[in-house]
Amino acid sequence: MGVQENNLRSDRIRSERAKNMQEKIKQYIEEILKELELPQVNFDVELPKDISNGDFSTNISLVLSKQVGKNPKEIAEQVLTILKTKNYPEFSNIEIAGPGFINFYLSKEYFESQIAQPVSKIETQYTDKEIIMEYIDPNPFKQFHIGHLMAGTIGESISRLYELGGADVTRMCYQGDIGPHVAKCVWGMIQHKETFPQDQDSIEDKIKFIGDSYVYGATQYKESPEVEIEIKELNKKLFEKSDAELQVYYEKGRAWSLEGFELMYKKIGTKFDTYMYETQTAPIGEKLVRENLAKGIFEKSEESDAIIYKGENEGLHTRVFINSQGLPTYEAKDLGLAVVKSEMGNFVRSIVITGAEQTDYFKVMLAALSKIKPEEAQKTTHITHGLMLFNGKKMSSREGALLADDLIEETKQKVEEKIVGREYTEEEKKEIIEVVAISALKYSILKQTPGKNIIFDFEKSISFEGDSGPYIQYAYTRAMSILGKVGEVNMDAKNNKDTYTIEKLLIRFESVITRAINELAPQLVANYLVELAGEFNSWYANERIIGDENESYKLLITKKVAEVLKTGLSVLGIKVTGKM
RNA sequence: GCCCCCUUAGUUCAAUGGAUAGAACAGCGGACUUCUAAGCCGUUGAUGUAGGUUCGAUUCCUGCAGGGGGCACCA
Repeated sequence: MGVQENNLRSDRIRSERAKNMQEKIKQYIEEILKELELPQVNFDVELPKDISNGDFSTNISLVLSKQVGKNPKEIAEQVLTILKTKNYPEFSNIEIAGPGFINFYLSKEYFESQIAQPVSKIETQYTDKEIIMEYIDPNPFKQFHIGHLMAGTIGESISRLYELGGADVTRMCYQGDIGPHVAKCVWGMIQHKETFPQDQDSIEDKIKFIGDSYVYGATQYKESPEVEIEIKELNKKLFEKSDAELQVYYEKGRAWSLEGFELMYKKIGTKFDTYMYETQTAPIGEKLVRENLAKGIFEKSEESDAIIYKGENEGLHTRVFINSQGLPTYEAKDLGLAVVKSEMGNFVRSIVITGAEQTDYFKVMLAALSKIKPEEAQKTTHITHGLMLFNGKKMSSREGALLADDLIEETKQKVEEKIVGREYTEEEKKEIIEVVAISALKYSILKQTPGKNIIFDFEKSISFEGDSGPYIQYAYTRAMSILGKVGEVNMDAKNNKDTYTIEKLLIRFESVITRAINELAPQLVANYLVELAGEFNSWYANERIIGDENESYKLLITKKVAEVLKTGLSVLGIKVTGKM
């Protein structure tokens, strides 16, 4: 019998979830407009930024005021009078505030029922839909730098957002294992023959060798015209696989690079479902471009034998798709990739994350794609991570950009210094350092709007206090510590005090997630979590939980806080730890 | 030269066209014999500039200034 009652109750509650509450309020208002014979207009029911302005708020009277020619407060009074006569049970209060907003305050019973609900998957427009995410895209033969770390962090987070929203996400890593950058590195490897690593050497040594070879090759390519010619020839040979000795260097370098990348993915907590290489997409893309040359989508360059796409007609610029040597460029390969993706599944959205410097390039590629495969272009969204600036300037891997590994190690060291003297076992210590360091790094990337540059300064960017990943982890740890001191939490506990502010924040989790998915905006989750953690820390400092007369309800809140923080952090790709 | 992005407190970042522009760090001042001080409380301090649209602009539009990125065979 109890079970049945619970089912009934949870059904009723589910239909009253926050997003539906917004629609419900909208309906109520629309009905009242009819009763008052006021015109139907577009108005919003929103979650006020400032929680003291109610749980929901509508701007109906402000929107209506000019049309009707009345003071907004007067209209609000009219609407409010009728609202009050209806005696809706879900609100404890409805009032007019500010310039004429009507603010709705939910009842204590509503909060009680919501707080007792477990955090679970969230119904969204992407539930049961397939989505493909492409991110990081590191090039074998080049080093894994901070830009890759940013792409990985954002890509993993958006993937997890979609997954929480019920989607089936395919994570793809697309790697440039052919092209001039490879030739530069292989050329460098040959110059450094004498220090060539042996098979039994460590992967770290091998990666370092590759990195050094690339930097050397790229520098020489830029500085010496003779080297430039050599490397271009080498590139063609690699593409045609016409030189057996070169292939040996190539295969070793490629394998070492990829092995190194796998270690890195593990460190930063991402894992790909599928890998694609430029050697695979190149022939497909090349064919596509040549086929569409006849149709007039592409054209022959007037200056060389290259095949180009003229973007000027669409306000873009010209890009070379097949170079004068007859080899497909990145542009053609990306077209090939789009075709490959479309054949991999029934994706409703395809998202690609790259550095912001590729914004204009991507527009041209998508313009070409929209003429060849309009439906694929339509589904594709390009999002960028900003550039990581050092001293206000972009740094390329040629000039030796900061490597992701160095940054991670430096951050770990910082954490270790911070916990000196605390009593942890070696195992705990290791886990805490790892989890806290990655959290600090990821949070500093995710709290910002993606696409904006990050001015990188270790002291300023990576924080362990205040608006930081560890701050949120710490709040979780405290909550868990309390829960660990008591037995079962009574899920039917009732609140014998006024509704707490933290409850108002807690019930917003779903709408934050929904909005973050729709706007591809993990920073909304980050901002929400730090606010929730802050509210919890404050509540914790000012209220006794265990031993309080309202203990059982406070424990229920604490449990919910822990769940929301854990789920929210997992969306950011941040782990929690029991102790810190 | 052309195109795109950015400009919010001393600093690093927030703010679905909405209410008193919100945090953090730094600064200044506190509390604490109590569930983890990576914590809590108080306080100083900001929308580059000139216009426009709007009941309402940090948000949209235009000009200007400053910064960043891109612009043919790199990715």
